[in-house]
Amino acid sequence: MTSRTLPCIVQQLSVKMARGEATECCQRCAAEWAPCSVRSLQPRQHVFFAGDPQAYVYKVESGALRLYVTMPNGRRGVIDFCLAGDLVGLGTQDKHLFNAQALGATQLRCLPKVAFARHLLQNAQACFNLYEAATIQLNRAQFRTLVISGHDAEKSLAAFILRLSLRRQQQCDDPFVIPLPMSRSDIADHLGLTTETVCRTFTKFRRRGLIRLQRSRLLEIIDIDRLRELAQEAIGYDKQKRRRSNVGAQPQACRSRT
Amino acid sequence: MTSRTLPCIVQQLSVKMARGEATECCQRCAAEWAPCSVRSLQPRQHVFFAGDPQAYVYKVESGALRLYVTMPNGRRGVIDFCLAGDLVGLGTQDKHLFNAQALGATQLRCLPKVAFARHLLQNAQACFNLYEAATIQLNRAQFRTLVISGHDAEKSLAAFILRLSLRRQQQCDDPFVIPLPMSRSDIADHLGLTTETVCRTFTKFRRRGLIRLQRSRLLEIIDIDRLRELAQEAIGYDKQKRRRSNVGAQPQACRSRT
DNA sequence: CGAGCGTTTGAGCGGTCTCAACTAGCGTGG
DNA sequence: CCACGCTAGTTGAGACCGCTCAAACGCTCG
Repeated sequence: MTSRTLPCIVQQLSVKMARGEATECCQRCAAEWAPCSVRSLQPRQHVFFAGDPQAYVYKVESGALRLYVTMPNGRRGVIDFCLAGDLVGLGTQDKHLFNAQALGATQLRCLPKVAFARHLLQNAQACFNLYEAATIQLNRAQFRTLVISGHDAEKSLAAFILRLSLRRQQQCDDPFVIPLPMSRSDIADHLGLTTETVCRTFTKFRRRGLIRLQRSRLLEIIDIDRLRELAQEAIGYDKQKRRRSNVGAQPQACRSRT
Repeated sequence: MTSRTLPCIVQQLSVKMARGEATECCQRCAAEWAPCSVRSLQPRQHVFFAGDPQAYVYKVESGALRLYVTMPNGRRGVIDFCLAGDLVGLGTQDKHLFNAQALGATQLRCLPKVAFARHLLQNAQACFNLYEAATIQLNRAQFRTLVISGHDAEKSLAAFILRLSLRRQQQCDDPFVIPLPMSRSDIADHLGLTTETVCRTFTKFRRRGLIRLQRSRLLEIIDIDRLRELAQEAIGYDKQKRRRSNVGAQPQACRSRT
């Protein structure tokens, strides 16, 4: 399957940006997670709400979470989805800035933040790993703003599908058959679209033979190359990059005026 | 003007999310920055390009940078603007993922990444501070996706203006008179809009008496309350939170200006 | 089976983009 | 000094895409 490789751009980002690495970070310093408690959540049950004191750092063992806020105008914004292996609750702010809710039955490991921080301060390596994990998430978030700002339903959704696929690959699952733990409206609120538009775009992809859908929650990727083409127009990556190392004046982008 | 305080939402986020704190972090552990070299850039000169080896961590001393990528379709995406005090080049990836270009005459402090990392591994506190800085930036990026996903020019621009204003406040500058180091198209590419729409929206704000513009690069906020109303519809913040342990005190939220 | 919810599809509207023309500011050179 | 060119910024007229409103469909569970 020659072309059944994932898009190079996404892959490149993946190596550093995807949450898989955060997982890896944490496995490296698994000591923190050994003694922590486990919490089981029912579907739709909240882990915490925005404004709650941020007392724990969580790691998703199984299931999935959505991180979201609701706007004053009632619109909901889904910041991210957390799948198995993801960390939630990083940072040193004392209150959560968003809500976290289980999509299906979900299990979490919970580590008290105080112990977490104490451990970090005594262990520079662990702290460094976490710093790394945080910057990886940061890069992901920054690039997602680009995808969203594209304002193009097809590009956004293609990028979203590829991200899920990549995630599957990193977990050693089939990257071409993707269960969707989240609803259409979750996806819509995540991409800044509406449920209807997400639906229509899924349908477009299906009719064009890019994907197949079973029971609307099981996605199969048929033509990943064309998905890649779509997504690459959204996920930016600079072609000029190798032109020069560090110094000034630049062709079109950089007309210096002394 | 009675309520010349900044929007509480933005303010609350500010305390933790704005880059000012990253600055503060760095001042706390200023040791790293003492011996580092200084680099001066002309307007439009690039600090680095996407794909360049990530050899330094930078701190903006004066001036401003834009972080951007160009998409395969030619569209440009401005990930962020970096003003004085901001850190650039965090993370452990070996190559830069975006371009960094000076908006005007700009001075940077440059610290070799290797030394930086070594120092961090020997100093858990410094590392922890950096972890904090990274998660702050992460939160900012996450919430910006919400602003952008609103797809509403007025809301996005209002939120953008308020963010700049907040930044001014943190730097102890007048938060109601804001120089804009970036062009209209920079703003457009940052918010996922077009130059024309940004212009039109500025004009709308001006005609409604929300702002005043001088020479198009000097912005004055007239009616921050209405700007706040607009922005609050974009910057999500969950109302449910009040219901819980958060009630009452907004600790450091409201440093009102004199 | 029916209730309920999530999903899908359709018709019309509105905001933003596109394309285009025009203005303002500024440095250059005659 | 003004004319000129260049760029950034502004404003206008129509097209397009996603949103809104509405209805039908499909699955799941009692």
